[in-house]
Amino acid sequence: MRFATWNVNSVKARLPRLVDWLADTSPDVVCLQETKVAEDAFPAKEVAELGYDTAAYGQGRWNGVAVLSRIGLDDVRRGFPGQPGFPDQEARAISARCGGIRFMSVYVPNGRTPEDPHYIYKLEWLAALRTALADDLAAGPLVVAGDYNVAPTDADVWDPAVFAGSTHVTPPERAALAAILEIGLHDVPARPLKGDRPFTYWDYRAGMFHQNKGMRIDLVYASTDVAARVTDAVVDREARKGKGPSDHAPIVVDLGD
DNA sequence: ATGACGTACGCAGTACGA
Repeated sequence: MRFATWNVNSVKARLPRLVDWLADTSPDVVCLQETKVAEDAFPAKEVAELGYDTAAYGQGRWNGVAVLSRIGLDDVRRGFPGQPGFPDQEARAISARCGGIRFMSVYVPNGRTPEDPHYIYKLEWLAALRTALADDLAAGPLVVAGDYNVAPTDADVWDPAVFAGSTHVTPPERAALAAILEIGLHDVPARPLKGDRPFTYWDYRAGMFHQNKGMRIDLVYASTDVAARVTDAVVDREARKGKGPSDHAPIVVDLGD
């Protein structure tokens, strides 16, 4: 089985690239984030032509997540029990069972700045996610993939000095990720196709991608049984190249039997 | 550098992102 996660930064704007990427990469399951469309506006017909069923959760202009699968898709859940809002619940998590594994696509709140109420929301959101995932883990194989908006270590940003005092690197955010792993999930490390670190995000501005000034903020967390099946995991930086890319690259994971 | 670039909304300029 091959699965992937990708923050597409608008599925409408990225549709031509998404379709080409699906055809070239041929994943069985895909977790998408920042689709930025309501559920009924998701291009489900276009991906169905490539054999994918869609489960989408959207609210229009902001956020939006989806799971695509060509190996079956059932028991769809939009959001998770106890998911905090800001103040209303946002479309930041969706899960479905595909090929015997529950896949959750997550788009963790950004946090904006450590002084902003959105930062507290981010921490509360991650704590509530941990609680919900403990129940999901007890129910069977689990993959939680997406844009966590946290760089787990200083090595996961191109220059820690640049991010001092910013969100994405603070100890409470990193502790929230560690707490999620403590319930029995495993960080699936992806290898970079170029450079020494598996960055998944590069700002559009100032030639950051060209200079490989990136961040590792998109992550794949997997239950023990799934993690043991991983044969390869890569950051597909090719998808970040060229005209009209997302600012995030996909992570592609291969599982053996 | 209150910057850059890109997206949505909507038709100018604002909000947001990490």
